[in-house]
Amino acid sequence: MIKSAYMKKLAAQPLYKQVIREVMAAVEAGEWQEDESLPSEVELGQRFGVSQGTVRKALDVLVADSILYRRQGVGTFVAGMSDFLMRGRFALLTDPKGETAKIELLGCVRIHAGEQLAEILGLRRGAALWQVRRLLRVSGQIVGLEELLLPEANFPELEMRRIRELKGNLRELCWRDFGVRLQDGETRYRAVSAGSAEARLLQVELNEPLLQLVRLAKDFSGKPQVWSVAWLKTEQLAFEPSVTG
Amino acid sequence: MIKSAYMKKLAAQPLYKQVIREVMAAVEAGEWQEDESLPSEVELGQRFGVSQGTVRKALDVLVADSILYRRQGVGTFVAGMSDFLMRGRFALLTDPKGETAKIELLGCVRIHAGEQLAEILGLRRGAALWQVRRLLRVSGQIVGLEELLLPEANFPELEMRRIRELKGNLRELCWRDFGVRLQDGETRYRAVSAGSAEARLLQVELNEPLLQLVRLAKDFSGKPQVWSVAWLKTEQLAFEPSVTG
DNA sequence: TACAGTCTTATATAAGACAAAAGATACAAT
DNA sequence: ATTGTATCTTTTGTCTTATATAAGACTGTA
Repeated sequence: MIKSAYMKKLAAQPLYKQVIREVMAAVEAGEWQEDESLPSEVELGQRFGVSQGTVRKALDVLVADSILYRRQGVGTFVAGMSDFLMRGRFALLTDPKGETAKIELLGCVRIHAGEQLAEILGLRRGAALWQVRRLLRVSGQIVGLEELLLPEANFPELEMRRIRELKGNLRELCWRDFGVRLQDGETRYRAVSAGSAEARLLQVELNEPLLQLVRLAKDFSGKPQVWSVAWLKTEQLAFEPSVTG
Repeated sequence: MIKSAYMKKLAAQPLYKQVIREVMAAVEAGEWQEDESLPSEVELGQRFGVSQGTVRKALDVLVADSILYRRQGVGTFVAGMSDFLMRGRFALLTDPKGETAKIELLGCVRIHAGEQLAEILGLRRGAALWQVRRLLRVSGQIVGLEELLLPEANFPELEMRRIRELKGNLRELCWRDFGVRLQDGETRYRAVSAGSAEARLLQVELNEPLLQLVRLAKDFSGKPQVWSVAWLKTEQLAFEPSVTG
């Protein structure tokens, strides 16, 4: 990290942003496990050559992104469950006891991009893509279905084996194995009817309404890298709202 | 220094949280108009008797809530359009040209809380509620339907007239006319089938999938104040994702 | 054992010094 | 008159230091 005024000038980025990147890289490299505490803010400050307050400002961002969480007087911890779908303000995929979703691989095949998909991912028509399909379970119950599309050019050695080893954190895999560091994109929420394939895989009735999440994840240069779509069973509420009259 | 539970109880909130409340109150009181700049952080610091950094920390929160926005070297401004549905990360209700939704009042009637609704709002069973129903339009097209439920006890003079005058900012009305200052609650996203009432009002087919947003807004003491449910037509995407095979 | 103090270590808050960005102003060159 | 440029002022942005608060571990005592 930055140790001198000269280096600082070269860096051309605020210190706390550099700290964000360093900490993020360390998290993605698995330096600390889920729910394991990071070094204290003071220690991290020493490590990066900045003050506690600067480390704190960096961690603020990662906490807001729910990549980390904090407990006053105790420490700062790596938040569990940081896959695409789970990340962020999304509370649907945890059951009442707070259990996190388990991911089950359904398949990984090589396909060719149609016109629209090619445009979305910034590729030429017919470019090779990996299509990964996974099932999400909470407490054993199927809650959702996820489909990922990744350009083969950027993920050359993607194989079932690597995906199978993946515990759920696609970001980490992308970074460690392919050198692709992903940002989150905006997620669009939609309501759709279950088609025959969705109904079969999710074990619901045909045309049952499903919550659909559509997301395009880009790398830090802004280039699209992963197109992901998820279908989620609608959660039950204690009180089912409806319009009367 | 004597430390006792009594002293602790007396101990004030952190300064920056007090500043948040002061600034929020001023915004809601209309001290500055939309897109009008607030006094500088230094001036606000003098006004509240705190440092610029403390004011800044307070404004950080309001900026994160998109109640304010900032431009370096220029100033801090009041953000427009802060109704429940529009607030936050929710991009569904703006059309491609960025037009904001218009709200059309459908009705406002007095009902009695059922058991579950009473529990949600922290009231006794049968307590009087105002039920407000509104239609959301973008570029004239119907895009959604919203139902609000407010305890009559907290909104004693609620009338059609006042609601009709409302341009869309329920928070401001609650504060100005009823002295109720609202926080946003968590929004739950669900997919539901259109019932007969929803289908008629939204002019869609029966059982068409709709995106449902369910939210409980509380005041700053944590007491539930507004239960809101919205049904939104699903937006069309250029590329309609589906699972094949 | 139960309980109350105290120590240690962590995050949380606050203030102040300084940097960077964006306009505004002044003024010279054309 | 207009254009360009340097500089001044105001505003937000960054960073450090000092101190407060919270949580758990430890310790002595009834």
